[in-house]
Amino acid sequence: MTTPAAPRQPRSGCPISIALELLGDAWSLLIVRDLMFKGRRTYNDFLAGGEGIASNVLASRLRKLEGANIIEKRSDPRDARRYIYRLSPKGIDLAPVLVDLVIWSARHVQTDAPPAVVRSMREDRERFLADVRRRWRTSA
Amino acid sequence: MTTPAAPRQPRSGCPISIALELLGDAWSLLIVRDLMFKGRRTYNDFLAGGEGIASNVLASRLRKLEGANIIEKRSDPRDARRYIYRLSPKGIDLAPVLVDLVIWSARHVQTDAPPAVVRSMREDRERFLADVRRRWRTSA
DNA sequence: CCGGATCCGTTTCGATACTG
DNA sequence: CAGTATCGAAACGGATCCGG
Repeated sequence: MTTPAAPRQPRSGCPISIALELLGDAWSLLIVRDLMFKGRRTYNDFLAGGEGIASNVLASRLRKLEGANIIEKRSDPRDARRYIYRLSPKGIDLAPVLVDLVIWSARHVQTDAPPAVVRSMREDRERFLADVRRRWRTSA
Repeated sequence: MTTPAAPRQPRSGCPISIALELLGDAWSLLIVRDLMFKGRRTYNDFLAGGEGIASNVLASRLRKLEGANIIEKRSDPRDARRYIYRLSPKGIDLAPVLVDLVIWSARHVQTDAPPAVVRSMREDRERFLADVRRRWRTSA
């Protein structure tokens, strides 16, 4: 007799567990990175500039991130058929995580990250984060 | 006509992209967390204490993490049938990422993280990280 | 018991074609 | 431009089995 498909039990209240429920996949944090560091903000930006995400998967991740209030979507005032995605306050607060991920990668796997940027992240972390946040705030 | 299955193209050299190739799934960072913070270190520890990972998936993740030199495996000197997993230097260097994830979760989603611990992570981050590393080093 | 491997139904992914 | 629709391939989750 076959089991009637139990739909993945909910996770514990452990903070990391909950965070990974939102971000624990191959693409979500890449979209956040695109928004935070690469100046990408439209569907086609992500599609072309990401590392080859499929369009259906992209749409699904954007929905999920928006549903979790990590990103916000609104239509471009200058072009009605275009939407602009933007990090929410909750989304920009992921900056420390991404910065640490860059530092870790630079140390342990070879990357194409400019050493000067990585050094600035590591040696002047608070200032780097403040800059990220300021750029985000002023680009409203 | 059907496409003959192109096997997932490699990713760019962007550090976050590369990191997520190793860690961008629902379980890998949970195993790292178990090792770093929860004192779990055997297969059955993860199986029972994790949030319900299936045994085949767990075995697959452990292989992947070991292959990436993030964890190390050796047999328990006191019980020949048991293996002990441990974070490598590369693995313990993920501590900042996990700490930031905890801080982010505590701020933006409700968790069961003890507020005192979170405050210590946030307000005395360097010291907290040094403690994590020291505990890891001395528990060799 | 411990650390997996195997089998199998279900779900998700990836690639591409198509649409408003 | 911003997504759906479709479909085969791969991964997952659960249960069970197995060598030491």
